[in-house]
Amino acid sequence: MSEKIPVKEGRVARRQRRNRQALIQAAREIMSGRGVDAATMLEIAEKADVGAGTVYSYFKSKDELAIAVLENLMHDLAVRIEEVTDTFDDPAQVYAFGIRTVLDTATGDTHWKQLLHRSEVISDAMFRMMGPFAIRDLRRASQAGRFQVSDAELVWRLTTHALIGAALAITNDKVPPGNKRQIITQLLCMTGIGNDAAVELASRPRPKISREQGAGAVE
Amino acid sequence: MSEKIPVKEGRVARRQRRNRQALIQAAREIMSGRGVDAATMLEIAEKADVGAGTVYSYFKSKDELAIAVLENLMHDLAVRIEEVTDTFDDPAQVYAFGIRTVLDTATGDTHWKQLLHRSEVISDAMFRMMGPFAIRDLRRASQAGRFQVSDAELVWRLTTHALIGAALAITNDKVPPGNKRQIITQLLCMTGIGNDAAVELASRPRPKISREQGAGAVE
DNA sequence: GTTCAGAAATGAATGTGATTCGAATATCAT
DNA sequence: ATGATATTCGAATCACATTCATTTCTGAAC
Repeated sequence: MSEKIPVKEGRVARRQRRNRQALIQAAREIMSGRGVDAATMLEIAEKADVGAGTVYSYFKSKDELAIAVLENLMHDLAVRIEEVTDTFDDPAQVYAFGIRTVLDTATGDTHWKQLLHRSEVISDAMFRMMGPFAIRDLRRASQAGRFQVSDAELVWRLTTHALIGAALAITNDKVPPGNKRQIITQLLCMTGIGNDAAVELASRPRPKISREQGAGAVE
Repeated sequence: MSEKIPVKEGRVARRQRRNRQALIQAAREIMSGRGVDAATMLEIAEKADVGAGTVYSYFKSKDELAIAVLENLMHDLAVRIEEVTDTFDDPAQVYAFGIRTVLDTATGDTHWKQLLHRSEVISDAMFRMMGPFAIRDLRRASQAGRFQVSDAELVWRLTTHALIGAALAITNDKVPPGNKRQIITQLLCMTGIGNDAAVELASRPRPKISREQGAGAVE
């Protein structure tokens, strides 16, 4: 009948929270610095100041740890975008700004470049962590009559993959960075806004977002 | 001054051709059966009937071998699509049929499912091996006034990533297979054809392509 | 047909690093 | 303070990808 409900957070819970954060932080630094493959679990454990085996009581595998790192990164970016866009009037512009900022960040930030090689994983993390914002924006813009999106989830899904693919192509010099505006225009076309409006939307001036802070908390 | 120009293909050249093909074939079967990671180089070497070290005189690494397998797969599919589409009248339909067939194949064929996890690699292989066809189709349809594509390469690049991402999502039950038509419609929107025309194009009946033959030659 | 230099193939040995697991330690209710 | 339980530790394991010293094959020259 009576469940144990800890009245207060004990040392164990506190240490576990600290360890999990420290591991994500350490992994984020090492993985984004030298790439996921080149980061060894031992190195990460040492940097987080835990034993090598302990990592595995927090994350089932290296892959799972990498996913946690990506989620962390995506969450940060979504929040930083959100800080800026809630002043925009045009809901279509909110979405357009979001995807353009992701593209700029992914191609401009050294930390991101290292991670693009796991594109299916990073796209999925983006879908999940930024989706709540992006899908909301797509719907809002549709309700305002700016977009015509019948399945916002699907459009966002396709967009994440195309976006990460484009970022990867730019990073590998397969596509010149000058094509970024064109890329955003094409992706905006998927919202049914029409080509001319997409061109206009993609060329509006953009404010800066705040600087990256390192690994923040992700609940 | 005088280069050695072998008048006739000697045993060495013949064996090398045979080994390369056998390796790709063996790798294709094992990798697409159990996934790239689960396939060991020793297993592949044995199946191809060469020594473990010999693989490395044909492919610098396991990754390079995997890429060769993907290229092989993509080339096959491109050719099989080509067989059917050269009877179509509407150039826009040729393109639409192509991307729909890729989506169906990638989600329907067990061999493909295993490979989707390397999506950045498979998208790139698709870009290179099917690009010559797809980009040509995009341009033809644009010249015929059906599409309005200013940068066919870019549209194809974005489409490959979105397509593979969508296939992966369907395979992992994140998107229901019934959404395939919607996916194709959205991707067609990137050609500037307009939403209504895209819907119509995506819903035309499609002929069957020929059956997969196993690993064919790729020059 | 024999010989020989170089090319190609071989597979046992190496090295790396993810993961496991039994021992050691810390926690906390009593 | 004590013992049952949960957590951490890190040395040992293990699975491969890759290397390289050795052997085998090839084909031109005689």
